[in-house]
Formats: sequence, C-alpha cells, structure tokens
Amino acid sequence: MSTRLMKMAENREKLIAAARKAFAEQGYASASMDSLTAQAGLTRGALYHNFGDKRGLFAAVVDQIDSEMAEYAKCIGAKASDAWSGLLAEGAAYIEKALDPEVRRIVLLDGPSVLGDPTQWPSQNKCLQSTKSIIEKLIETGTVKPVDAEVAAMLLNGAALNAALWLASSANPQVLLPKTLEAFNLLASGFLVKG
Amino acid sequence: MSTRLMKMAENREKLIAAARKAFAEQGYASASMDSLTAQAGLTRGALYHNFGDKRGLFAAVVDQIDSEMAEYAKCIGAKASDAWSGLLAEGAAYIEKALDPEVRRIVLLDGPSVLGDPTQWPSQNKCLQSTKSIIEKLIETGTVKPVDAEVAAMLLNGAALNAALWLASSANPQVLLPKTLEAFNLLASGFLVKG
DNA sequence: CAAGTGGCATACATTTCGTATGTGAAAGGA
DNA sequence: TCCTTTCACATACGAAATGTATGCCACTTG
Repeated sequence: MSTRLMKMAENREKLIAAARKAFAEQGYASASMDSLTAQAGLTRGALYHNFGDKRGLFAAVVDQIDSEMAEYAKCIGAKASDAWSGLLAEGAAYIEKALDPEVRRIVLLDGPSVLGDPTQWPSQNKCLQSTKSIIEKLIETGTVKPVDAEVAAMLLNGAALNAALWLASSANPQVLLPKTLEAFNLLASGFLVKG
Repeated sequence: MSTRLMKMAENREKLIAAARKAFAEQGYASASMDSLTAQAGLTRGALYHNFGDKRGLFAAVVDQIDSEMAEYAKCIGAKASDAWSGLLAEGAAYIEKALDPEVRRIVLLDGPSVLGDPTQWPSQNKCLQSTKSIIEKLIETGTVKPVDAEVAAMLLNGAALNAALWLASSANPQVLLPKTLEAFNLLASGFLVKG
C-alpha cells in the first residue's frame, strides 16, 4: 500500500479516537474541534478534508461504537442454547453495554439529536435486521405469535436501550439491573405463544 | 394583579411560544436566540432575565409540551372501562401524540441531548408516576404479575416513545400504526398473569 | 527527473452565546 | 401628587467556535 493512503487511514483513526473521547466527556455541542484535532496532533484542516464537517466525524464515531455493540451482542446471542434465550441474551447484552457512560452520552443522548432517528442509522439497522431475523425464525417454529417481525424487533431494541438510559441515571444501577432484566424478559414473553 | 407581573407573564408566554416554533422547525442547536426573541417582539435581554440561558428556555418549552401530553394521555386513560385497557389506551395515546413533528423534534430528539435522561425530567416523572400507580393497582387486583412497578412503567413508556420515533421516520406511518399498536399491546400482555 | 496531485495547515469571515452595563417605566411612601 | 427606588428589559461588548478559502509541501506518476 502507498504511504499516502496509510497515513491518511492512520490520521482518520487518530481523529475518530480523539473525537470519541471528547464527545464522551464533553458532549457533542461542547466538544471543540480545535482542541479535538490538536489532541490528535492535527488541525481542523484534516478534519474537514476527511469527514466534511463536525457532524460527519460524529457519525463516524457513532458507527464505530454501534458496530462494537452489534458484534458483542451477536457474540452473546450465539452462545445461547436456543433462539428464544438468544434473543433475551442479546437484549440483556444491549442493556449492559449501554450502561457504559461513553455509549450513553454519544449513542443514546447526543446521537438522536445530531443524526436523527436511531432506527434509520446504517449501524443500528444492521442490529435491527439481526433481531428481526431471529424473531422471524421463532415465528416459523411456532414459538412466537405471528406478529410483524420488524415492529417487534424495534420495540424490543427500543425498550432495551431505554432501560439502559434509565438504569444509568438511577441511584444504584447495580441493584436495579437484575430487576430490570427480569421485567424485560417478562415483557418480551408477551410475544410467546404460551408463557 | 399588578401591571408589571402581568406583562412579565405575557412576555414569558410569548418567548415560549416563539421558542417552541423555532426549536421545532430548526432544532435546538440551529435555533438562534436573536431571531427567536425578535419574532416575539423582544430581545435576548428578556430571555436571559426570565430563563437564565438557552437551555432554560428549552426546558420551559419541553415542560409545556410534556404537560400537554400527560394531560391528554390521562384524559384518554380515564375513559377506559377497566384499568388494564386504560393502561394500553395511555400507551397508544403517547404513541399518537409523539407522531407530531413538534413533539418528535423537541422532546424525543433534542430533549435527551440537552436535558439528559427523560425519565429524570419533572414532567416525564409525573407521567411515569401515573403509569406506575396504575400498574400497582393492577398487581393488587391480581391482573398483573408481581413485577417492580417503576421498572415496568419505565419499560412501557420507553417502548411507546421509541415506537413513535420509529413510526415517524417510516415510509408510511398510517399503515404501520395499527400493526405497531397491536404489537405494543402484545408486548404489554407479557405482564399479565394470564394472556 | 520533472510536473502534477492532493492531503493537510493556515488565515479569515461569520455567527452565536453569555455577561455587564444602562434606561425607562411601574410600584410604594410621604 | 411628587419623589425615590426597584426591576424588567434593551444595548453594548467580549469570547469562542464553525466552515471556507487559500497556500504549501510531500508524495505520486509518467
């Protein structure tokens, strides 16, 4: 590979890393692009050349975090014994991951404001499709009632992410986590043919 | 009442009305306080005196919208024949109300970014408490399983608001609305002792 | 080796927020 | 009724941040 492209890729990675830290610590609005790029050993010139604008850099950061979350959830789900417990495990994994302050601030709080409805993001869409396909399988095997799979996936993911947001703001997340997971599983069981 | 206090109340109302429009149309970040106050026939002096800062004005707008939503949902819920269908009706009312572009932009998209976790807002908390008390009643009467009422209320509200966000971004909300309500009711039935 | 491309730095213009100061009208007492 | 005081709001100012336009130097390519 040429030296130019390698350096460019490195710089993009540096910018994303610095941006991820700044956005997580100060929030999107308060994060200064000047200090951001300086901390990466660059200037805003590199930023606007690579990502177009502040929003473009933010989108790149969100995509990175979302991909990590999706990969983790998929990995967790794959370890489950059956499809239904895999679905629940993925939901639980999402709730746990979203407790990370970084994820909370960037993806859950600032994300919708800057990028719009999360279900329309490419990254989240990937995850939704995954959940949707699991539900479709469960409907075929007669485990889950014949509901619209896309709607069901959206509702489950939304409930999980919202629960994480609530948990993170609560006084003692550690105590409430098991209760929340229990209630989440109960809620999801509404889709089962027989509870 | 004195002339001073009346004028002050009028000006506050003017500012909130103008802000509500500007925030809805341009989003929080892009809304200029200069043009905002000018459209209300005032200057930023009035704004900073009455609301402290841009965020304070935004909080006042959110509180107004949230109060309207809560009142509407409560009204809808009261018309229901029994407590359980009242709970479902309130959820449906929330979904419908959140389809309003104004509510969507201000409360669902920008709200969390500017004000933090919605479940911690005074206005939303009122609504959550209402839902929580209904669920507690349903648990006492043996209709709903003995789950943590606060967690359950949070999950239901979160799912409803998230569904509205998804619906609003979808290609044809009118077609998907009944499917979404059906799936929401199914999901909620997971809390029932027997479905 | 020479010419050209382009990734990035620099300088500039614009916009906006928040504060500090000033002013005019209403409230209250004599 | 008149004078003093208060305060709601307007005005002026300073600071900071974003996006763009321009320039430079290293790397690529023929």
